[in-house]
Amino acid sequence: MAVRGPDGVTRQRALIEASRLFAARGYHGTSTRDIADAIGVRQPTIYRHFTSKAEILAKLLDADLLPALERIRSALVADASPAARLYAYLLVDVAAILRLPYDVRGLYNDDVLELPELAAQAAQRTEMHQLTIMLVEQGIASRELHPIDASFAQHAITGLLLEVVRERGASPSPVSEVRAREVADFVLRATLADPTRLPDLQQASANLVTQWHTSNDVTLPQLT
Amino acid sequence: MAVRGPDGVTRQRALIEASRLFAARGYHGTSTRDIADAIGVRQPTIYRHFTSKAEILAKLLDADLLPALERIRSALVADASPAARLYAYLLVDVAAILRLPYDVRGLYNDDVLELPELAAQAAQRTEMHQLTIMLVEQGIASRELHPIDASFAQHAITGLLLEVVRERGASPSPVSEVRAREVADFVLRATLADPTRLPDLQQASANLVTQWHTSNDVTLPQLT
DNA sequence: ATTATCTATAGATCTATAGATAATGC
DNA sequence: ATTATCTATAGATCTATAGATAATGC
Repeated sequence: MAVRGPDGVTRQRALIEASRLFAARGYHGTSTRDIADAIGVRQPTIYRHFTSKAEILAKLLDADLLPALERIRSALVADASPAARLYAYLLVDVAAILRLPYDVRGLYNDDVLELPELAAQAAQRTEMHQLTIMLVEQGIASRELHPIDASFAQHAITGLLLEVVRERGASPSPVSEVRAREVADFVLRATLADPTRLPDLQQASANLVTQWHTSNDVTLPQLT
Repeated sequence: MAVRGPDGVTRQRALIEASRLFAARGYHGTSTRDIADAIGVRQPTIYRHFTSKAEILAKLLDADLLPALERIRSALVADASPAARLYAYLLVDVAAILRLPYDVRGLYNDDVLELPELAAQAAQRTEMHQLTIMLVEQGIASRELHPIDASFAQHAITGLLLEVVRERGASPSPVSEVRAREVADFVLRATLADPTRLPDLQQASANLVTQWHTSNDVTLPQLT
């Protein structure tokens, strides 16, 4: 007993297994003992790596939200038309979600984001939503998009992304170009003033996506 | 103390308050004492009305799922084109969700549907999804809809409906024609082979919706 | 007479801390 | 010498049952 893993490994494994347990049984339905059992240590060992159970959840949320915020910020200022930036953003975001090393299905429930210990993460999520609304509003202002309710569009996008998360399940899936494109096509067909422009957007966004991949502006999610 | 309410009232109030607590803190984060406190009785009194905590959740899910299943079944066999039936279904479904007497936000998390006591409800939900896929496939077969992946379309619809639920929040909102139409328009713009047909569908679906309202086939959600 | 409520409580958790022990790093 | 692990445990829950009491229905 008391075999020590290399530095940081127990912590990483705890985060990954916690994310799966939170997805399967919920944050409140998962005990620190469950997490410890899943990685083969005793329950109090968890507290050597995290000050509380809520901190585990906070770290998981940060690992997802902070890169997502960077992606939407990049999309707001990139050099292309608003609709092309929205399209590229959706492609990149879905790809990033499919690649996440842990299971995010349990992280975005209301019950969890209302914990007082997670106020910072709740604020980040609110900011995400506001930036998404801004991107849609840019598209409406440029007349590329229908004059739909931008807040409704944000909800629709959020709902689609959460479903991608749910469908993906526990493990990172081989990044499916297909799924990313389905989401981006679905949203832009529904919102474009002139849906026949879709092929143009696919073209314009391809450049953006490669730009983002080669720059460091848009980072891949990492556990910290 | 020990004031007895009229028949069934404590039970109804328990269901409503439980739904709010489940939404705010999650099923596992809500204790039977929390529910009892919310309705002003002592904790064991809950067990006069329900055999277990899981049964409360089961009743709430049934009250939402059973009418929803009837709605999608009606949509599958109604007398109109598949796209018109899909459009009408979305209108009616969103309206029903907005009218629900309780808070459904906490009911459809994975952690909750995986409880062994809720196997029946999980199966109902699976059936809902399959019937939704069938409706979309009818639309594709009739060439009204793009040949998209029907399973992806089902996920998109599910994601949108869940966002409507989240946005609505705890209390029944005055039924917003607007929101229902936004959802239906969004889905059909994204899926129609020829989006210019949207006004036709709005017309055709209006008849269906009034038919459903006057028949007893499509019941409104009720707590049992 | 029936049944909804109450008080009391058993037994099983669950989070987090205290302090001992064993493994690693210098 | 430091630090990751362990054992042990305090104190606070939480679900559900047993049995007493009070309100309603006939």
